Amino acid sequence: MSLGIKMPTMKEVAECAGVSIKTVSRVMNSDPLVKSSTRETVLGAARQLGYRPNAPARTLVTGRSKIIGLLIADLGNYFFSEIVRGVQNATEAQGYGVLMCDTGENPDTEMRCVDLLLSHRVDGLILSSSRLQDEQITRIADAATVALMNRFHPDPRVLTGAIQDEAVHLAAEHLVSLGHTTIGYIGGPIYSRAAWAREEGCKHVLARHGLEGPLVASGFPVSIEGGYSAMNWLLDVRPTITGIVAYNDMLAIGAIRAAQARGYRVPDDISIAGFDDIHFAAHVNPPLTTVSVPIHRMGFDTAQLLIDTTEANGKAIGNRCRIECHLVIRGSTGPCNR
Amino acid sequence: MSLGIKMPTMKEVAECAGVSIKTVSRVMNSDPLVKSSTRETVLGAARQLGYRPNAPARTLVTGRSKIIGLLIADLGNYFFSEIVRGVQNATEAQGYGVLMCDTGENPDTEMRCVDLLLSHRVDGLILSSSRLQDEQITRIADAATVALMNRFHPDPRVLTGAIQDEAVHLAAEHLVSLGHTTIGYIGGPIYSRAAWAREEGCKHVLARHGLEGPLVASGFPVSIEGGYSAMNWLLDVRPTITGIVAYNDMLAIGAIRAAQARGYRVPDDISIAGFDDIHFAAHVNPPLTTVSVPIHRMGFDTAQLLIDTTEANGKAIGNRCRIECHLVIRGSTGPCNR
DNA sequence: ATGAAAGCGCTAACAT
DNA sequence: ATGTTAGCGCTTTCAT
Repeated sequence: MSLGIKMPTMKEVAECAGVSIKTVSRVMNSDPLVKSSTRETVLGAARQLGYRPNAPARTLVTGRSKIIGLLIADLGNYFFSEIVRGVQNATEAQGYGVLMCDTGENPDTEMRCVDLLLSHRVDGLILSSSRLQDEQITRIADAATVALMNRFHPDPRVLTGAIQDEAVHLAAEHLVSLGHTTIGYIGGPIYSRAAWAREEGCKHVLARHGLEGPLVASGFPVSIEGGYSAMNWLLDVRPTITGIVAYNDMLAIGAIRAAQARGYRVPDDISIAGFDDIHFAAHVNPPLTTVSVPIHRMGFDTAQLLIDTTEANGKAIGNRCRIECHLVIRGSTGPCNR
Repeated sequence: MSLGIKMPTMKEVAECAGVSIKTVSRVMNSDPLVKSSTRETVLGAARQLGYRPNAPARTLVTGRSKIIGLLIADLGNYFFSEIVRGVQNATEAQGYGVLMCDTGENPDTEMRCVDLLLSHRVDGLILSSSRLQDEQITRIADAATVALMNRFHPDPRVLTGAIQDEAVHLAAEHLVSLGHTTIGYIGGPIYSRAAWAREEGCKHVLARHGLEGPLVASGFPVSIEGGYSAMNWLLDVRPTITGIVAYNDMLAIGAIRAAQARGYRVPDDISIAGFDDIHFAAHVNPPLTTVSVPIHRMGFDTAQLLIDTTEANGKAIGNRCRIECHLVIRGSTGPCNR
């Protein structure tokens, strides 16, 4: 039944090197208490046989897999792939592996993936843009150390990775300071907390300045095409609109194109601001004003915090990490001329 | 020492359900030979205790981990993140997990990652854009089933996932048919086989039409910025150039911007074609003519082939999969006017 | 239809 | 500085 290619074991290495199995184990774990001559012999035997430590066996006895589980909403989105890269870079440096799932924003898939990862006994679990409910997450936290990206959770065991939604106020303040008073907001994925948080953030800014809350276009796909449709909807409903804040850059880029297609000049007639500062933001026409988010760093820091926490084994080392976002003003926003 | 949160075991489930450990095992593996009443009891106990099968323990005895290892060159690149998504979708459907590493195009990192994945006893290994030598790959194939994306390997055990480099001829033929005779090529990552294969493909087309081989700009970073610099270099060296084929869309987009910055009109003065058809290709100005590659499908099919192969356990089921690319003509290429 | 015993490859605790 | 023993949680014979 065993079809996995047969690999040499510690026992075979031990026999080949003429030592006990435990000595091999010591060498493999860089225990300093082995004579360097025996170490050499063992290492030689291991190399000769093509030996590789059996991680699952080790996991079984130590209870630690050195694997981090990562749940991501949509890898096709640059925002998430950058997070993955950040997580990767942090884990790899510590000898950890990343077991990853793309949930496609679907809570059922997400739950199935959590089960899969937990079965593999991941040491920690990073949930980014999770669609699960607080209570479900609490239950997951019973089984593994959990870090949430972009979302807060009341359970103190749950680590809070970077949250950046609040930074949307930078974009909204910017438009207000340029004199815009009729402002629209293009929303993100429906039922997503991040989307909700950003929309609220935008509303608060307008309210603080005594302006009417933004006209909100929501329910559109989070893509360039979705932004295109959303912008058309906004212009149909409120033709006097002059400022747009979008949930992310993709939507903003689509919005720019829709405005241009209807003969509006950006930013002369309409100002549009995005969120994320993805790579292409600087290369569309006009270059996009947006909120720059250190995405890679978000992934890196969160993974680091998670690993530190699992390794600290109870010792408190803080349970959240902060990141700084800033506004990048490019060519898609300008003073209000109407 | 065990800091991994304690999880219930089969033994505990067995005790709770008042059956033997083996019966629990049978239920967990959907063995039809258990009375449905006992099955219900066991399932109930499992749910109540929050039991989850211990995959590492199972791996230890079966020799199969139900994990696929995936090595990727650069997740920040949309091409690769799409491949990952394809692999994900295929594996998830079969109950497999994906253990992933980003190698950053670095052979040393790549080798370290291979060791990590092999330690975890992945059932199969997908190497995309590997920088390793044929012989190193042969040695890896001794330890696990290997599938290569975008590269051929003489060892029949090594699976050949989709190869699309040859499709670059579509872009080159297109420019030639538009009357371009002085053609430049912007190369991909140095020492990469994919880059070499595409450059050769481009050369062959020109040679077949009796044209001089392309002027090649290589060694530039594979990014928009790199394409920008490469294009400036090409225009400095050969101002009469009218057609450009780029290794990928990012480079092509950078090239367009460099040409425009120097006052050339695209496509009136210079035609530029890319490769990949990434999401943004249709949304730059002018929209990019490029070779469309079914990236997601490449990942999906390769993973499928790999899983089928490991599960077939020796039975021959073919060792490569094919994909079709096609040219998408947009606004960045036009007839030669010089 | 269900159970008992052995063992997968490794590390932990205790020798020596 | 090195070896012995037990056992991690599961599946695999082989019984019953």
